[in-house]
Amino acid sequence: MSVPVSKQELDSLMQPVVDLWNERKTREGSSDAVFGTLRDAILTRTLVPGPQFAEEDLARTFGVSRTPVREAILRLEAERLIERRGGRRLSVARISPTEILEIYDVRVALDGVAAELAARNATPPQIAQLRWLNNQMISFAEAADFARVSSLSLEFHEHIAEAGGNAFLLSQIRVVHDRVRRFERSTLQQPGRLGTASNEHELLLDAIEAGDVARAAEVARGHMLNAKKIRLGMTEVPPPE
Amino acid sequence: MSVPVSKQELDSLMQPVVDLWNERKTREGSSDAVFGTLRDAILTRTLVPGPQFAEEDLARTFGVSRTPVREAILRLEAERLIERRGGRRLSVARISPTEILEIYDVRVALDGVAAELAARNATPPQIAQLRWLNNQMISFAEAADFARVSSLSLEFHEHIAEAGGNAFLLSQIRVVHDRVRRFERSTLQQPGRLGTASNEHELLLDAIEAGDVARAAEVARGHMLNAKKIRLGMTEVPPPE
DNA sequence: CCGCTCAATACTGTCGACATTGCACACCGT
DNA sequence: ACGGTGTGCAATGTCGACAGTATTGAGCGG
Repeated sequence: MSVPVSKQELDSLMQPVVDLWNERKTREGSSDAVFGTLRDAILTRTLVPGPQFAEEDLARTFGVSRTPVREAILRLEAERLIERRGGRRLSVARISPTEILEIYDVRVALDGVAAELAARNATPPQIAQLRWLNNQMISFAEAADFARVSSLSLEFHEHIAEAGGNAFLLSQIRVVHDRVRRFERSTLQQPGRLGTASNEHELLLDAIEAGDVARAAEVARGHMLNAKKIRLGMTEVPPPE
Repeated sequence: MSVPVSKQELDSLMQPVVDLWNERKTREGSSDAVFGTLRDAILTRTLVPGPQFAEEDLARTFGVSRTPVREAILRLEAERLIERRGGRRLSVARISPTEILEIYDVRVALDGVAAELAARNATPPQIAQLRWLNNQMISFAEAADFARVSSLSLEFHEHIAEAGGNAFLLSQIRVVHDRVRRFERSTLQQPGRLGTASNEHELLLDAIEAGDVARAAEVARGHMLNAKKIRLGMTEVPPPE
């Protein structure tokens, strides 16, 4: 499972990635296109942590030389989306169950201030858009489209940070979200969680709209702590090594 | 001031960087050595945001081909330590006064949870080490060695995160600190600030030692908010564009 | 049958070269 | 004298090649 795979196996694993690639390579330079393709593939879990590969494999897959592939990998390594095992073999970075839980604490902190700032600075149109986003989430939830629900949920929180007006905070939240994308989705599928989540979102928006800084922070933190609790109760193991 | 510089000017600007380079190039590969050298140079403000340069300039400076330089730059761009202006010219990334203030809000959040976790999980030896670090800080302060004081202060906060036991949180704090290194130092030089800061550190350690989660969080947040206030009162502008 | 050594192999890190792209400056027309 | 246009140059993005080095597997010895 965690051993190197044959060339044929690798090719079939890469097929969906090649599809993403074909849409990109026309408009972007090779290096950026490879980077973007792999990044998307990893974040959408088209590419998972199991298989190991070499630079040359990717170069052949994409039909480019090793140079742009190397550059893409370097950037992905910097984002901790790809890692080297044993110094030489490349693989999609693994996320440990421990790290998943750890991330929630960071989100508690970050979303907490984001909510505070939003309560201070959000404008009515921004709040309206946030309500709209939350409703969208509910709609997709009814359609059982959890991928989109999860994505909208992250977007919701990013918009709160944006309404707070702190660009650096927003960028940090984005970084964290890009790790979250790789495992969340399952949390929201827990029975009842989604209803609770959108209620909590409503409460948060009310607090923000009222300009109640303390309550906004409290609700935001509580919201994320609840998500963590759900996750704690789940036995699901993350994608294999 | 913000225009490209001549080759001679650039050479003299790079001289201290070359010194850093000579210590590294023996033990590391070219790419890593260039990366590390530039990174150190930027974080220690040996290299500042003003001058603009091209890949080839750096390659000539270090006596390597453009390939390792490109790779180093790519990684530095990912860390937002280097930026491209007008798409083509490279330069050390600038930090805006706005961003400096924004960063404090993120630190309030991050150090807040870090303190909470430390209050829960810190072991006596860890607390002892924290006290030692704080005393070191005071010593260097008396010697007016503000560079070291600033560095120790960051280390102090990183150790608190470490004592909290959340590795992901620690890594995020480190990322933020690597931005802070580029401007802090001046805050602690404000008259009286240092005394207050070390007192606040003591209070924080007391709360952690007592396992008082709420108070630890409160003190930590207050500590960082005070630092922000000092910064707000300062008129100093960051290094020129 | 297992472990060790050594050789063949596969992969990486670095280089110089080339095509392409964007920029600056001079030239031309008004 | 000024704006637009075109040409030349400089810098980037990409490539294939090569040398150095870890890895794998075969053959040998215990």
